[in-house]
Amino acid sequence: MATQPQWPITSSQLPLIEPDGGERADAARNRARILASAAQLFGERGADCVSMDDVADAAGVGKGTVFRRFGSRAALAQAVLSEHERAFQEHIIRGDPPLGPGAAPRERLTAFGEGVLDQLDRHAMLVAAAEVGGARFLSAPYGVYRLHVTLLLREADPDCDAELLAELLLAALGADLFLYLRHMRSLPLERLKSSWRQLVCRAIPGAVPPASAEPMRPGDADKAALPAAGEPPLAAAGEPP
Amino acid sequence: MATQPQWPITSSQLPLIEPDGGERADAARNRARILASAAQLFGERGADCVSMDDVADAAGVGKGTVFRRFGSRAALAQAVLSEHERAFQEHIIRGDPPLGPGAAPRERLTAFGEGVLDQLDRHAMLVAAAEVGGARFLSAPYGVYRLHVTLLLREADPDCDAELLAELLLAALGADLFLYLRHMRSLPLERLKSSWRQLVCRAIPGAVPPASAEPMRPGDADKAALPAAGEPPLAAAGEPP
DNA sequence: CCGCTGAGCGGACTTTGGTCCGCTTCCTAC
DNA sequence: GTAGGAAGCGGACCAAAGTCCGCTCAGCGG
Repeated sequence: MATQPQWPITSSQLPLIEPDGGERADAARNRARILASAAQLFGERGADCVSMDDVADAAGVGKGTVFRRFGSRAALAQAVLSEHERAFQEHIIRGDPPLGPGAAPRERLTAFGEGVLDQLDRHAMLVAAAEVGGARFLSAPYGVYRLHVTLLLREADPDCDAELLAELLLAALGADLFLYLRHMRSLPLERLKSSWRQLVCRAIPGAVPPASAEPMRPGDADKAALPAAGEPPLAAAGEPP
Repeated sequence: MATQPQWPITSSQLPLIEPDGGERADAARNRARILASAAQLFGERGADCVSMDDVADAAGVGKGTVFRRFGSRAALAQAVLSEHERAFQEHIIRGDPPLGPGAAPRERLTAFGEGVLDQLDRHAMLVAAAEVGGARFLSAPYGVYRLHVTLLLREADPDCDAELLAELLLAALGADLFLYLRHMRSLPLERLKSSWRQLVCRAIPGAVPPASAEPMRPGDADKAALPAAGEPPLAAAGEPP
């Protein structure tokens, strides 16, 4: 809190967690130990009851080592999450239709959001720790999400400002909001998913209405082609022409 | 970071800033001094180059006093902002049409978002300081926004999940996202407003297409009267009968 | 005017994220 | 095998948010 008053992120920009091929043996060993200890501690105590000193002690290294390897608490949390993250991205890019390629943009976007919400339901506190300040927007996962959503939006409506619309929609999937709605307001996950579906239905100007003049109303859109809106996030679906 | 792993907000829930009628004279004086010093320091140095000690020193009181009066850094920031906030809320509730009552829900929502973006453009760093952790969702201003947007959405479409849709839309007006887009990505304010307009146009099912079979929904009765979607944020508009 | 008392004060203290720098250890070149 | 150098280590150190507790004094009752 003594640097330039620009953007509230103090530590090194984008610490990135890339394995870094030419890494000394002891360094690699320490990285692994830290990661393992962090994952365990976060898992058993909850992310915000674990200090960086705890992690360092558990890993049997100095605190300096933790910070040299990961740069910040947020980056460490990201690293711990990266395993799940990788799997999710794999689904998005190469998975089966509703989530992966093959389905219509609207269905893909719906499934994407539900997938993110599922992940949040499991790791929300950790994700929140990874997104503190503005770290979210600089993270690798967010970059992937941004691109994915942008492309879907552009595909659905080439005339819209897809880049920005993507950011605005992604804001609805932030960990802080999720934590608040899910834990403080105690809303069921299904209701959050449902509201995401509603938002997506509005954001993507529904499929062509069969033969009527109805210019699409949110609730009843996606039905024609797809059965429900997104109950089975991993079920395959046909692709509209 | 040593309390229960519930919801990442450590300090007293909702410190609230109510003047508290039965307040001792010296206490009131100190509150005012702290507020004035904080406003000045935040203004001239930028919110995140000002520590609580700085504020305490500038106000000529002990740090303990600052925390007893305001509870947390976030709450102090909220208090400093409350002046602007009050004015804005006044506009929303009793102001002229596009922002205030009288216009159609979609236009009001558009104007509302643009108003928030204008405020962010002036005080984004302070707002970000006021919204750290999950503080945003517990703040009084957010409560007002939530209610306002919920009512507008419900009016426009009684069948939607207005409460949640409101939260999702408000996420797009968060200070962190704004700071990122505006300062790190250097996007012009006007583009952010424009994308908000797009989002709102999608969120609130458009006006009646001129002469088609739209089954007529309560929300869009007044559309015919109002022209575009929301280009003129502060221009007065006629009130539908 | 005086004395009482609890609201209020303030600064020392704790915690924690993050930095720094002198020492250690791994790797390579010979 | 060995020497040199740099990558890496770790813990002392720093800054800042937030807590605590003994002292003070504003305001009231007499």
